[in-house]
This record gives sequence, structure tokens and C-alpha cells, in this order.
Amino acid sequence: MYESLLTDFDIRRIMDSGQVFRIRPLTAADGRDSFLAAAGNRAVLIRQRPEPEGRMRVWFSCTEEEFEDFWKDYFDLDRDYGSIRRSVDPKDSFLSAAVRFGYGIRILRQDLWETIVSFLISQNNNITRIRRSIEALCARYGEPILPDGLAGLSDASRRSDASRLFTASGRSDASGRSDASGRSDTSGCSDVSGLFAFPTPEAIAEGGETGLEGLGLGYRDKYIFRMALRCAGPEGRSWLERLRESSREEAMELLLQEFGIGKKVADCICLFALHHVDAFPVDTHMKQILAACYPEGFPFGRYEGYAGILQQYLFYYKLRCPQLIPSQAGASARK
DNA sequence: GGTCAGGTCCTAT
DNA sequence: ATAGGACCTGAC
Repeated sequence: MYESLLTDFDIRRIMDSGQVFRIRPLTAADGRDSFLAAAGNRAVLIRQRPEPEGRMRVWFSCTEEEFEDFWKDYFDLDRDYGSIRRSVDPKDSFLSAAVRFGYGIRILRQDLWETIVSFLISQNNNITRIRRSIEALCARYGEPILPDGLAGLSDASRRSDASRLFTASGRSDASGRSDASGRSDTSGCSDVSGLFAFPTPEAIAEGGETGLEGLGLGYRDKYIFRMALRCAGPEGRSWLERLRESSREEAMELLLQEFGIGKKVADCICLFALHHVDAFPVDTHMKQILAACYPEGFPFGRYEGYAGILQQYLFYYKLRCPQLIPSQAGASARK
């Protein structure tokens, strides 16, 4: 278990920001802020509690070493999001509101292969369905895993350790009580089992062309299968490695050659996996925002090099408060 | 029942 | 080069 006091961090908003599909709430019943974050072939339990001055007390189930080696980087905790927020033009009331509303969002550094597949699935799709498909894909072809910090424990102590993590709060109820509904205090943690790694390219490739049926992928299944063939084996791995070492321009060029990857998906891969934070994916939501709030175009010049981070605040704001977008009567954005 | 989802591909001008 | 239509599927 690793405890930390963070600024500009809110795992719930990160979960809901549309950049990641494998973070889920764990204990909805009692209102505790507990989450399971899966990333590639590992996962971590996270619990958070607000503290004064916008800070967040955060508990990670992993060891300090695992946190330093992996999760710190994954959550982009070395970047100063405060300075990004403060750089927003105060006269831009919409962006200012979006950045306030989305306080705690960060751009993750997600696994490249997982991000490619996830955003192939995302096209012309909705977030509920995207999550379901990815979960089904992991269940079919992914190896079973356990969250960091729980792997070496027996089932019994694993449950109690998870239980301890999710009851270790400032509230004075930390003594494994049963709640009013009669469920034991471990009920919210039991779905730690049934957790799977994201499948390898090889696993999907070996499943054959029909191996992706029944996952709700629709016509996207052929994109994913071909991408699995592309990324499997030594040549596939070196292609992924080359992508990781590429500049923004080179990465876009490589990605756009692939079947099923267009400009928007390529931008998402650049932003959410390769961490090219100047990438600015424009989807149906962003089109509406740009049409309604930035008829003269988004001020990329002012935010040179990190506009993608602001894009994420805008996207989240639009997703959660669609009614706040100034609607131009009769002139709203269409496809 | 239509419409809509974090779009892309294919075809016809 | 650019515009228009097809496309799996299920939640609303």
C-alpha cells in the first residue's frame, strides 16, 4: 500500500474523461471513492479522499516501488497541471469553466497496443459500448491478473487486505462493519477477481478471424484483427517500438497507413499513449464545441505544445454538461 | 422505432 | 481533392 497527497488528481474524473476505458468504480454502495484501474497487463486499487486546498489523499494498493516504477508515470504525476490551468485565457469563459470543472484530470500514459485497439473500437461508437467490448475482449483473450500489492497474498488475506484498503478512511468506521444492507465489508472488493490483462496481439491473432465474434465490436472486428497481425511477433513489436520513438509527425504518418485508423483515432493514440500532448483529437463533441465557442478557430498559438490537454478538459465538460454549450439557433454543428 | 455514439473506408464526381 | 453513403450494435 502506498499513500500520497496529490494536487490536480481525481481518479473519478480521469475515469470519466473519455481517454481510458478500463478504470471502474469498486464500491458504489457505500459511496466510498474506490476504484480499480487496469492498464495493459497490470492493475491497481485506488482509494481517494478530498483534503483542503484541492488536494487529494490517495491510497494505491501497490508498493512504493511499484508506484515509482510504473503508476507515477502512468498517471503523469510529474507534470504541473496547475500552470496549464493558469495559462488559460481569462477572457475565454468557456475554457476557463471547463478547466475548473475538470480539475483533477490528467492525460495518462497508456499502453500503446491497448490504446490502438481501444480507439479502433471507439470509432462511431459510444463509451458504454466501448467499455463493454473491451472488457469482453479482455475476458476472452486476456490472462487473469491481480492488482499490484495483492498478487502474493492468499485469497483470504487478499480480501482482507483489499477490505483494509477500502475501509481505511478518516471516518471512524474502519472496523470491518457490515453495512445496513447486510452485506459484509468485503462485498465491494470481491470483483477484484474476474480481472484480466489486456490481450496480447498474438492471442488475438491466434484466435483467427472469427475469434472476435460476439464481443459487440461490429464491423470494427476486422480492423482489430488486422492490427493484431500487424503487432504480433518480433516485427510487430519492433513496429510498436518504432512508433514509441517517433516524433509526432512520424507517428501520425505511421498510424495513418493502418487500416481503420484515421486522423481522429491517430490523434487519440498520439495523445493518450505516446503522450504527444499537442495532439488535438476532433470528434463529434469537439466539432460542436469548436463550432459553438470558437467560430474563428481554437487559439492553438496561445497553447502551443499542450493543446491536447485542454482538449481533454473541453471534452469532459461537454460530456458532463452538454447543455452548457452555447447553442446557435439553427447553426449548430452537424456531421 | 429513429437517432446517436470520441470515424473510416469506399466510391463517384 | 472532396463529398456522400454504408457500416455493426445497443442504449436512449
